[in-house]
Amino acid sequence: MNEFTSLATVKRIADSTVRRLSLYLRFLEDFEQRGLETISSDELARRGGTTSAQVRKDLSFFGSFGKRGLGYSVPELSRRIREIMGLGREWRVIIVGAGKIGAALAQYQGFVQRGFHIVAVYDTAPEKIGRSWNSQTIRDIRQLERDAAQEKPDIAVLTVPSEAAQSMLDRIVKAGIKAVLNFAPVQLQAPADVTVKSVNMAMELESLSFSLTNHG
Amino acid sequence: MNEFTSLATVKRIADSTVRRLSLYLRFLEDFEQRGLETISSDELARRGGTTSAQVRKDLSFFGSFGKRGLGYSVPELSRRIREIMGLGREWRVIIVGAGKIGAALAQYQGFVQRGFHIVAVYDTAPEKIGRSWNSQTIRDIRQLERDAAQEKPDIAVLTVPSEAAQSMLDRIVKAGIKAVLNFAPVQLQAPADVTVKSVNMAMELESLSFSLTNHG
DNA sequence: GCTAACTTGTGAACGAATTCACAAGCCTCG
DNA sequence: CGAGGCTTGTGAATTCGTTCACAAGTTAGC
Repeated sequence: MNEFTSLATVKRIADSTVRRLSLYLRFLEDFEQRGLETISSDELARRGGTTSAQVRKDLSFFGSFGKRGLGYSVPELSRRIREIMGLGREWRVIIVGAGKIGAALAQYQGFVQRGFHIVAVYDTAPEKIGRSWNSQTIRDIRQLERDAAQEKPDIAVLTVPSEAAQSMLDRIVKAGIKAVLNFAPVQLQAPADVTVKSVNMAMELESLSFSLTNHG
Repeated sequence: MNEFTSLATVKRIADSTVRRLSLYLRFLEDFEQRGLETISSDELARRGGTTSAQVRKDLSFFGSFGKRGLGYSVPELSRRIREIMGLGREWRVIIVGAGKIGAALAQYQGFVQRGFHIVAVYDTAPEKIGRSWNSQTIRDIRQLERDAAQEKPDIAVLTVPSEAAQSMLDRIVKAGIKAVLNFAPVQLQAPADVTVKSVNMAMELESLSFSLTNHG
């Protein structure tokens, strides 16, 4: 495998690897801002709570970006990871469900900084529709399909109540969106070509309960 | 391994197993409400997007709760999992950081239903301190140590900006809290006897970006 | 009470992810 | 320019988690 290896030729990458890349990128951007030139796999590992072998293995799936004896060039590695992760472009994000969590997300600056632009917010409640919300007007969910055909959003963030989550996901899928971030504490079913990631706070809290109970 | 096996004697349980238990419990409670008596590992698996062997293996780490030829008693399995997960009691939760996410969490009813009671909310901003917030008055963060000594919270939910997260975690640890749910998009360092779970939305979005870019 | 149909519980086999360990390459200094 | 000190990249070994496959137990029907 060399630096020209294209991803299409590469076997399935583990989710854990992708998540760590995202983590490394955050450190690299931090180092970049502080003007550091190079970084070793060992330093990256220390920051990320992993091992240097793990860091090198993770990167090796995509090419070889370092210099033996020296380490990695901070700006270059940073650029390469952004490229691998598809962060070189802007992603069009819609938020479905204008509740508390939706509100918190819509106002979160971290998204825009990373190239995730919120292009629309939807809800079903008549009293919410039309209200302005952090430079977005809340739209009627009935517009979803029509809007999607035109505006071609890439990612949907699903922040509706559990009961509504599956049926709303079905609509999102039908509208042609291939990536969904779900905040409802339910297990969702979607076709194989649609990626669904879930953030389940209840599950995290219960994991904490488990570890407290069993001497974590 | 029999039904009296205590957890202390059991080897380390995989995080993935614990998370699935939490998932199974949700289905069981659903079945319980609908008055179903028994459930098979196969049905549980179908709901959870896994296999029946996985379900049985997960449960087998803690004992044997089913009846061959019949399946599991819904109320019993439900009770056993709650017991395993430590959900038989109430957990005292504090929220550190009264921003948008903190607000969304404080008002989220799902927590209370599962026995996670918010006993205090803290912030540093003078204009927020003293304000009332969903039956809680926002307290000065300087009270944290004193309050913790008295009120003995079990879990801290950390919803402060990234820059402040590590130093706030250090205070939480010093205050004797052994479980933390972190929402800041940074990797935190904590002693081994403190469990830290992180919810990192930026990372999830970047995983979606990766899968969209690489034909997920 | 015997047979047929089911479903659990669990060792064994398998597969995936992590860690080890070291050859190969790079830099510095004398 | 050669030696010494670093650090990468990667097969091999290991560890960890999942899936297989089947004996053993349960129920229902006849």
